Amino acid sequence: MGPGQKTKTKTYCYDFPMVSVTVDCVIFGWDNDGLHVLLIERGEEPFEGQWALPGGFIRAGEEDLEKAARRELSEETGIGSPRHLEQLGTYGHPDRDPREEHVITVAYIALIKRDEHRPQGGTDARSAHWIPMEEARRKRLAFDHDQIFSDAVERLYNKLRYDPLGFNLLPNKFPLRDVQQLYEVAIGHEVDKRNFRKKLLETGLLEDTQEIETDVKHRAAKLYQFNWTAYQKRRAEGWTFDI
Amino acid sequence: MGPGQKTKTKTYCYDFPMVSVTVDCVIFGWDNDGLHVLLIERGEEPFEGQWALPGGFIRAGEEDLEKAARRELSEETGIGSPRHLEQLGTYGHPDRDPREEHVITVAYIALIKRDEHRPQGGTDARSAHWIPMEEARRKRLAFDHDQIFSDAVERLYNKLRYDPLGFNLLPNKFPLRDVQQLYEVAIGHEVDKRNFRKKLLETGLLEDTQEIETDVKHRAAKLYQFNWTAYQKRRAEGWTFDI
DNA sequence: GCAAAAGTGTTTCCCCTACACCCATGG
DNA sequence: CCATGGGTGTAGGGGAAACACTTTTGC
Repeated sequence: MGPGQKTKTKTYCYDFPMVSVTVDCVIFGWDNDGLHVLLIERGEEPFEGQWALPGGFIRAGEEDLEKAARRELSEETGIGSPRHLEQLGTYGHPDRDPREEHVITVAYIALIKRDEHRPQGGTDARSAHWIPMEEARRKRLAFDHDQIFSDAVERLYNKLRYDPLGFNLLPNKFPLRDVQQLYEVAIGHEVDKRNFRKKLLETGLLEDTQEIETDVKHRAAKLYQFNWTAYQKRRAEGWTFDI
Repeated sequence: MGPGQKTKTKTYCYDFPMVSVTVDCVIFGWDNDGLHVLLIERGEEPFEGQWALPGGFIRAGEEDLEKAARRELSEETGIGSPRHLEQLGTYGHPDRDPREEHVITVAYIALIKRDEHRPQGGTDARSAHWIPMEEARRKRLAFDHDQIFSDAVERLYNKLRYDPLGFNLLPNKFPLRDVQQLYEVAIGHEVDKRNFRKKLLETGLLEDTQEIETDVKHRAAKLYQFNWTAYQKRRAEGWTFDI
C-alpha cells in the first residue's frame, strides 16, 4: 500500500492483486411518449432492490468487450440485437464497487427500436423496466451508475446533432414529427417546424414510403424511412450529417 | 469453453479465469516541424524491440484509471503532468495480447507542450522517442496499438475543430500561424489566412502578449496566449468554441 | 533590394432564420 | 363545423468565403 494513498482491501490471487471487469449497458428506446432508459431492479447484493444499469462480468479469455455487452443485453433484458451499440467509456475507481475486489466497468450505449422488442422476456426480464428519462434522472442508481447514465445521456444528445444514429431509435417507418421531437429533446429547445423539415429532406436520405400513420385523431402524417445505404455512400465521400 | 467459440487458453485463479487491465497512452506533442507521437521501443517480451505505445498494468485496488495513466506517463516517458488527458476507449479482444492472460487495455490521449518536457528522463526514457505523425503511421506497432493509435488520431483531429484543446499542444505563447498549421493538419486541407485569423481573434480568447517571435529569418510574428479562464466562463454560459 | 512571411478590409453569396396560412381528417 | 396537427414558400440578414496588396525583417 503506497504512502498516503486511499486504498481498499485488496483481493489477491497468489501474489497478484485482482481486478474484475464488467460491462454495463445504457439502453435507450423511443416511444410515442418520449425517450426511455431500460433499468433493472437488482435481485442480489450489493445494492439489492436498487435500480441499476443492466450488466455483468465478462467471460475472461472468451469474449470481446462488445460481445460481452451483447450477451448481457440479451441475458438481462431479452434484447437480441440492438440497432446501435457503442462504447461509452470505462469507469475504474477502486471504490466504485463495495465488494472487496477492484471492479472496473466498461460502459456501452445501446439504441433499440422499441417496436422490435415488445416482449421483455429474458433471464432476468422480470426486473427490467423502461423508465422515462425524467424519472430516471431523479433515481439514485447503484454503484456509480448515476455518473455513467448522465455521461451516456450527454453523449447521446450531442451525437444526435451530427450523426443519424437517432434513426436507430425510431420505428422503420416514422413521421417527420417524431424526428423533430427527438431532436428537440436532444438540443433542449423547440425548433421551427418548416426549417427543420426542409433541412432534413434536403439531405435526400429520407424516403417517402407512400404510407401514412394510422389510428390518429387528425390528419395523418406521411411515413418516411431513412436510407442507410445512401448515407454510407455519402459519408464515404466525405459528407457529414448535420441537423 | 462455449461451443464454436474462438477462445484462448485461460489463466485461472482458483476457479475464476483471470483478466488483467493495462493503460496505454497516446501522447501527442507539437513542434515547429509538426505533430509528433511519443513511442517506445519495447525492452521486453512480448514484441521486444518493436515500437509500441507507452503503458503498463494498473495497480489493482490502489488507483483510478486516470491515475494509472499519469503514473505510466511519468514512469515510461518522464512526463510529469500532461496539459490534457482524456480517455479514448477500451480494447479487450481476448487475443490482443499473445500472453496467456486476457489483457484489456484502457487507452488515453495525452497532450503536452514539448517545450515543457525537454528532458525525456524517466525510468524507461532511454527508449522513448518523438516520432513525426507520418512516420508513426507507417510503423507496425505492437499488440493492437495500430488500431489504438489511429483511433486516437481520429479523435484528436475531430476534436480540434470544436474544442480548444489544441492550445495544450502549443507553447504558452505562440504565433497565430502555428494555430493555423495545427488546424490545417486536423482538417486535412489549407484554409484562408485572413478568414482564419479573423474567426480566431473574434472569439476574444486570444490575448496579444506584446511579444514577438525571435530567431526568425523574416518579419517576426506577434505572440498570443490563450485565455483559459475566459474560455471556461464563456463555456459555462453555453458558448461553444468552433473554428 | 529582394525574398519570405506577417498582417489587414471589403464585397459577394449562400444559408439559416423568422414568419403565417391552408389542408386533411376525426369526431 | 371545429379542433388538431400536417404540410408548405418567401424575404431578409448575418456570417462564411473569396480575394490582393502593403509591411516588416534578414540577408
